Amino acid sequence: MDSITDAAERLLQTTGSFTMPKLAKSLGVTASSLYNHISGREEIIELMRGRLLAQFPIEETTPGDWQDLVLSMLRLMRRAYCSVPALGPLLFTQTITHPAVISMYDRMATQFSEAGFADEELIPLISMLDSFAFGAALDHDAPHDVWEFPVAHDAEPSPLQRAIADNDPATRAERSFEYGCRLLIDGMRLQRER
Amino acid sequence: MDSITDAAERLLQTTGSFTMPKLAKSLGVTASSLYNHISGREEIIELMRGRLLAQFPIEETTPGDWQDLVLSMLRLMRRAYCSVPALGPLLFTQTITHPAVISMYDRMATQFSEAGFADEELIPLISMLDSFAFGAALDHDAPHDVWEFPVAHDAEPSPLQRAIADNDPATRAERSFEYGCRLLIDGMRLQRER
DNA sequence: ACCTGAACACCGTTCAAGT
DNA sequence: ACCTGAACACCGTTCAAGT
Repeated sequence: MDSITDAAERLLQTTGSFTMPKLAKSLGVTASSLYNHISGREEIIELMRGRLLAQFPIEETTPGDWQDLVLSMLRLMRRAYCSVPALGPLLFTQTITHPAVISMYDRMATQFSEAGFADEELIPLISMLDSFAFGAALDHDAPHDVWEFPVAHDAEPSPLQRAIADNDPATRAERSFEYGCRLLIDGMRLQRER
Repeated sequence: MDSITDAAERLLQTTGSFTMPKLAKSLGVTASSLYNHISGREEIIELMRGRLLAQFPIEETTPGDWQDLVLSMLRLMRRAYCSVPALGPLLFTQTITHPAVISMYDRMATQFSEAGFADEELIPLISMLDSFAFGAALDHDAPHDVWEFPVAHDAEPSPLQRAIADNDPATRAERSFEYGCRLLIDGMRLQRER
């Protein structure tokens, strides 16, 4: 059913997780009745992923602008990895055979090559971008408080403690990811100019 | 207790997961009896984290050289995450409370701050480095053939296909990681100069 | 066709009771 | 001091029974 996927997405967005009983309750129904419409929890996750990827087609980049391509690819990959947290590690440690995904990587490589990156850089470059997108995806599921300092009310706060105090936990992962994207693209630009 | 951490690590290495009942059973004891020695599941994970990082002492870095610190930190974090593959996702999704680990992050923040990075950049910066190190660690366990092209012997090979043909699978992850480190540090240098 | 309620096999954790 | 066994509040999933 489509409304189940809706409810699951809503639940994930509000509470950060979803369980079958809670999902059923939000639909005014019993957990067991969900199984009349879907095969199980995993199918719901798959449905959400499908919806997510359909939402973000990869065609939206400026032709010839490799920096634009990197940014949208990183965002796309992160979203994909985010959508199925438990499946992420599996995707990441399995040979990619899906033609559409292959052609996505191929397109990146081609554009990098045309932009002037050396052939022997292509694989390190793409692997590296992939690693970052994947790490950032898991970072998205990190707890709000990444660091918890031992209580010590005598000493003055360290730079990290001050930064934590000023930090908005709700947007930390997102900002860190975007910051990282910019840094990587800057680094790539520098590298391209030898 | 120390033997609990041992058993948990052993369980993770063999089965890829650990639960309190199974952990207890592997020690010939009941799940509830574990709570005489540790406060709960999270503490066991924290103990494993501490042990993991103690195993990989921080390299001697040149004092004041933030670029040197970034490089050795990235290498340290990656090796730590690599050492027990199944542990990575657990560590990454739990609040860090271990004092030694906290102080490691604190040291990075302090040095970045002294190097001239803005306070509001510290958390994105550190999160981003962490994401990359973690992603690179999981990339290390990726299959030798990351991409598998559909067979098509008529068309000429794409840049990615040529790059794959010239690629040494045994060192791909390592080279990609080092390449990424350089790119990130370059990006950081550019960012520091506004 | 769709829902319910009970049941099953799991979790992590608590606590009174034993030794 | 340490362990046990029962209990609690959760999971995801199955299935006979109802409408």
